[in-house]
Amino acid sequence: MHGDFLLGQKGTVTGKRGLLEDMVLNERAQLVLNSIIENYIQSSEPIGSRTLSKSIGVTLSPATIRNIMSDLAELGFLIQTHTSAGRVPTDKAYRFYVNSLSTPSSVPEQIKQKITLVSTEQGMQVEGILAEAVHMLADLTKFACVVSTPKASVSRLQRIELIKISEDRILVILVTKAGVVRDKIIFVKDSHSQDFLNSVASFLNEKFKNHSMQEIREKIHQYLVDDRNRYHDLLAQAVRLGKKAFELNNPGEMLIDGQMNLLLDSHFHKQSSVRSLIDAFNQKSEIMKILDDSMRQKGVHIFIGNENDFEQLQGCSLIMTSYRNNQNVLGSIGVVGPTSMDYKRIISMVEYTAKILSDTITERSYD
Amino acid sequence: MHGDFLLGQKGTVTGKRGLLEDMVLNERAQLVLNSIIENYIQSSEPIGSRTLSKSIGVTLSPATIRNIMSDLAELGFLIQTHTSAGRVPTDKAYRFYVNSLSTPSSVPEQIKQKITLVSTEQGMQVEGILAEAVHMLADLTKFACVVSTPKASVSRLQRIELIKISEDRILVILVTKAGVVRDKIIFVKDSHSQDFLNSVASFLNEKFKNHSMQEIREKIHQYLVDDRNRYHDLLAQAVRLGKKAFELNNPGEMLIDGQMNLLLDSHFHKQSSVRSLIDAFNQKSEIMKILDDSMRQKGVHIFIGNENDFEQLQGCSLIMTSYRNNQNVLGSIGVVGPTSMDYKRIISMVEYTAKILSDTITERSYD
DNA sequence: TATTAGCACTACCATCTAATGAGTGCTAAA
DNA sequence: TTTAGCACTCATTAGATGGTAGTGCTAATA
Repeated sequence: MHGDFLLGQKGTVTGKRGLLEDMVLNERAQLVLNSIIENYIQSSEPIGSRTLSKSIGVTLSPATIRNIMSDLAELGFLIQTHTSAGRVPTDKAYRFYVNSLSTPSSVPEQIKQKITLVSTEQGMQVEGILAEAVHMLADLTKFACVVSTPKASVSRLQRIELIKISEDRILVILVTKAGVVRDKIIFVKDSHSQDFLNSVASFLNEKFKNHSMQEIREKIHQYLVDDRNRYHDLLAQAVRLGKKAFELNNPGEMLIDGQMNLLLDSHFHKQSSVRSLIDAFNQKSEIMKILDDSMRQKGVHIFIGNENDFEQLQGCSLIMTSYRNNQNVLGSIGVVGPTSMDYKRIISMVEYTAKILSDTITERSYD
Repeated sequence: MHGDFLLGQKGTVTGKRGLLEDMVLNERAQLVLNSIIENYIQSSEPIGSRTLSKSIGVTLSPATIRNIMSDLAELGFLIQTHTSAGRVPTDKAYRFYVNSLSTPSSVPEQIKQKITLVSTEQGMQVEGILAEAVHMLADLTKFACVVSTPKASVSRLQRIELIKISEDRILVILVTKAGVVRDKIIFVKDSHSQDFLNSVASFLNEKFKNHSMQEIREKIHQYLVDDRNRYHDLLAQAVRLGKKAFELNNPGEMLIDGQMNLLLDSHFHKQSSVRSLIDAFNQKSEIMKILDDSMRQKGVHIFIGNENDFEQLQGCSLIMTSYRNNQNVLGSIGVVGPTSMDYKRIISMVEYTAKILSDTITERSYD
């Protein structure tokens, strides 16, 4: 069995066999594997021993490489599409590859300049900035990109306005510290004068400014649980209206851009899983979940193929990271592409874009 | 020459030849042409004389049909993809066909029910309603759909709010009669107190409520042209801020949905013009122009292939119509699909969707 | 005179075949 | 441990072939 020879030991583990997590590929195997992956990322074609023997730096004969490949296949890093075809990396291989990437390659200056352009336009709101960021990222990476809008629950209140629209409708405008303006209409039974609404608004502003939406909802709930008769009319009404106003009725949005890129991508064209991918984007919920996940973590988060146990995303990798203002993590942004994407390049772009996005939003924050 | 026989005369024109516009196809030729078009819309395959002879209602032998077809081809209504292939309708044929559609087929009840669902959700804003409408239309038609957001210039002011964000930034919120809320930030040199902003806002509200944005801009311009020193400080400031606040800096948005449908459509797959179509959507400007055009007209507006002289939309037809509230035409909504789409069906759907959209928005208007 | 049947011809299409070539696995030699 | 050599596999390609759906033309027919 060749397989054994590939495996070096990690740390002080001495046994020749062990759990796979404790195993490390020996240097040459690693070289071959990485070389296969990088070749495949470039060409999207199965890689053969002869091709590799030429492209690889070290002089290794095709036969030797065949042996190594055979072992790597046995360990689950490579598969063949058919008997006499070259090898293709598995998801496991990509994971290995990605983990072994230590220093993320930096974004070339030329690209950086393009990315900087987000912040130029002056009057633009946060949603506009997000849209532009995601559009740009899609344009650069040529894959589909997603960004989640700032979570309402963590954003802090800058100001609330109540505007009488008609006898039974009030327009609520919430301005958050992050610079997001949300508006919605609430329906009321009794008519209120605008003056009264102003009083209510200034009461709410005074009481809740700088608090997160989550906190505000909790406090209001508290008021309601307390005997409400203890309060005078204004307060009671304020609480009543506030409850409606701060109710979280939008579940967090997500902007998508560049879906088309996927359809034109050679990889996806070969696999015909396009249809289900589109469905995945239309449903949104599952991708949203992944975006949420990566919000809770520091740094770039990578999901490879089967790692996200969502059927329709098989064959896809997601590279996600969060963006923030100076106070909070607000949401996340990332790329959805084929598992065979150029991880180095994409990771650096996602990172850099998120950084620029964070800077821009911080600059716009109302503090 | 057979061609002559096909041509009947319109009205009292008696000459055997004349300008093409004055010509009318004789009944049988019309029947054949329409039949070809309808078959082709169904199958996306070139139609042959034998096939047609069977599917057509009247008994006409393939040979006869061949003669007619040959003549129609000569007149520019049909082309062949290659020598021994069936005939395919030209853009000219589609135009003829569309013009001959008198009574638009009504939308089946079953579909109607689906379309009605737009209006259910309560707190939803106009942009949300538009997004839902265009999504639904895309879903029903299986083509790409676009809708333009209400033109700022025609919408009438319901109310303006000025909110101090920081020393040099003011958040402007414009609520229009149509129920659209627009917010933007303006930058000022001198700091103003919120109280002062409130005065300015109530001045502007009093002065400009119910006026269209266009009118407001003109009036403000007038104030500025007049010797500004005649006015007291509040007014001068109000005008100054108002100018910035009402400046039209968003050029009118457009929502797109269902682009993916086009890629999956068999017609577009055969022609490989997909790439340029995508570009057309990304540029937006040209499609926006067409949307604007159809806003200015009553009823459904149809562009077929080469009629829109926009390179990238060759092979596409656009079916557009406007939507409105009880006061103004606000924008337009429509479908972008292959020239060989099922016009009857799509037209009725666009019409019905626009109607429902108009109703829903009217209902929401702040009057 | 308009319509139709008949026939020769065209070009696409699916199917088959054989040749090619890139790739593997195995074995024996270096 | 590495490598050269060889047999074998299988996808891909290029021709070749028959079938099919279509046309145009001509002559017969109603």
